[in-house]
Amino acid sequence: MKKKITMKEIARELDVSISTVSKALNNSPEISQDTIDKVQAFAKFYNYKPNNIALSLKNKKTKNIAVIIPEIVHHFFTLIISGIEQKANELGYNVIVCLSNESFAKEVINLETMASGSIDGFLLSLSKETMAKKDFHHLREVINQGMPLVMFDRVSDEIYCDKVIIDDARASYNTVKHLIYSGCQRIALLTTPDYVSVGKLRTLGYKNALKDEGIEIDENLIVRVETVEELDGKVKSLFDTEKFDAVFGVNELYAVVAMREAHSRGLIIPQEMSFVGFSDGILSKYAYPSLTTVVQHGFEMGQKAAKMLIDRLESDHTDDSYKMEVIKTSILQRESTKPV
Amino acid sequence: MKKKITMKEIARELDVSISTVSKALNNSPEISQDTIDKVQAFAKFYNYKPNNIALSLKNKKTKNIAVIIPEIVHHFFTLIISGIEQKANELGYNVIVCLSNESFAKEVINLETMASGSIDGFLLSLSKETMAKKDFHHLREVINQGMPLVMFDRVSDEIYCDKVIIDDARASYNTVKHLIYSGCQRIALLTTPDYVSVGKLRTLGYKNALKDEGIEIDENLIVRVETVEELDGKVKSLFDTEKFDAVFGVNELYAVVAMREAHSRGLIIPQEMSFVGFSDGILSKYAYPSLTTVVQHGFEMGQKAAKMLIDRLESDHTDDSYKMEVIKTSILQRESTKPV
DNA sequence: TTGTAAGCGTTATCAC
DNA sequence: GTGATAACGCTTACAA
Repeated sequence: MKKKITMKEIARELDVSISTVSKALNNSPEISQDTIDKVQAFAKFYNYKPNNIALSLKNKKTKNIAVIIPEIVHHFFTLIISGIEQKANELGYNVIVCLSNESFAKEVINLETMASGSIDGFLLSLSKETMAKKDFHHLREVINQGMPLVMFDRVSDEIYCDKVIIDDARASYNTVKHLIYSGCQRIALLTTPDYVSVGKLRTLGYKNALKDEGIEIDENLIVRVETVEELDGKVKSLFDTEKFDAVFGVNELYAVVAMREAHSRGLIIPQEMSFVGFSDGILSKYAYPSLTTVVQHGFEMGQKAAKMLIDRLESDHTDDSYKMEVIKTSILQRESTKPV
Repeated sequence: MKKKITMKEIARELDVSISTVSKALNNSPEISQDTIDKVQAFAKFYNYKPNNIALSLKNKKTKNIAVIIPEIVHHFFTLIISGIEQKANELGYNVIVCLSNESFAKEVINLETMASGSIDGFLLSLSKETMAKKDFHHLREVINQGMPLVMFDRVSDEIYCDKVIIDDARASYNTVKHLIYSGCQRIALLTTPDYVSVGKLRTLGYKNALKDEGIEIDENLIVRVETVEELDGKVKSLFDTEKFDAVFGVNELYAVVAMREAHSRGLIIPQEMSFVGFSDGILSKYAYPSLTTVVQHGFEMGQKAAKMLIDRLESDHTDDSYKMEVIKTSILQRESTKPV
């Protein structure tokens, strides 16, 4: 078992000083070619690798960034992480993933432990609990310490920082119009409580589209689902009590569950009822019939967010204006809706 | 913007030495209660947090562990990560997630960059390419450096280290028997090429079950799928050319895609054809009809693996015997198979 | 061309 | 009870 070797050892073995070794390894012009060769050969032979921790301490930068997300068992977040990872690696950074599990407390802990030197900056999507509480002191704190923060997807206006979002209201608006143009008139909405920023915006887009098309908004058709546990029940009671010809879910799960319910009630899709979901994931793709969805381009979102953070990390002048990037969405027409 | 404060600053402000501050913060009995109170109050007020990097350098341990997985956009891996994260956090460790994207080269790079001080140990599931190449020098190298490695799910006999696996052969064996007892006779298998260890074992279990039940193995019913791209085509041609009454997929995607094909050919499920998949994810749960699957308990696998690694990190005596933990699977009977 | 020394933030040893 | 000093592994003025 050959332990990791340090500059100190190289110096001792080669009978030169540590700084000579350091310079030689960095090809400093100060050092003679002879010494450089000797040192580098030795280093290579013993598979010398500089110690990242020591470098971090010296340089006051770790080349690590932290991503704090509410949940990882979620296709959209998983795509975002892939995007972040890809871009960060490309730019020489490692990614530390932290899960808040939708908990405010865990989000705070994650932020605090990471902020103590482990990373250079944060990428964060708010937990539900944090959004409900509207308590953002932990975010302000890291920002005040001079640590860059980029928020994505689930963001807050109350925090002044770089952001990457989906244009949820518009995406939703377009989707509902799409349904209307395909011949639907009574469109049910399966959404989240309003404290979830994206749910709120998608609800807004839904309402605006109806308004603009002169369709009256029927609050009975708007179902707010808090947790997956209550999803089935709420969907069933919607089918029991209301009449409608389309369902728009603010995520793919909601739409797919509604579609199953329709299926089991013998409805023909999309002729008798259409379905659209948000966030194109495997569920949508492999549902039967396959689900028309709003594609959110999570991978791109991750890339953009990572790029934004790293740009800020590597620009020296502290720019105090913040950027907000909006990722375009698109509708992927599949089998669950009628062609327009 | 109040920058992070260090012990040095506290010492200067309070007019004591740095070592006094250090001891006071650690409640050393050497220090007078007075000083302790003073220092701690000051530290609290300025929100002092010890710098992790400095601690890592000093203690030669980072309290970070790296997980290297082939893909994150995959429910099973995502569950494993959640389990790892939960357990690691509980035991005071952070998790750095690295994606190999099924590439040998990226796996090597991940290992190398992480091994240079950033982490205390590895959790790894092999990339497909690595399994195909059977080149494990990078793993041997980190092990030789004295860095603990725990492999999970996609493991190799050639590497001597702790492992956590599913008993794939047995799980598969049981599943096929389950199908047979439910009345199926000709069971098609959708599997991976043999270099994917889990695919190979599941194929083995399938064959053994048939043998033990006196059913002849028909190689035409065994379809090996390398990538998702070729999945659809291979499934279609299976349906075109063979007769069978059940499909067993070595993952949920394979099973669901086959089920869709059956659906679109008007087959009645499960009366005319049964379906079972491996790895219970959202696809299985929300498929129509819902898919009977082998539950792999990824979360537990993650927890076990993390626990194993951290146990090794924190035990002083270098135990040179390695543990292999097998996670039990179970069959979750849903709508896609007939009751036994 | 090479070496010395200080410093990054912390802890541990040893003196005072 | 308190403080100097060395050490972790590395870089970088500054000296020699």
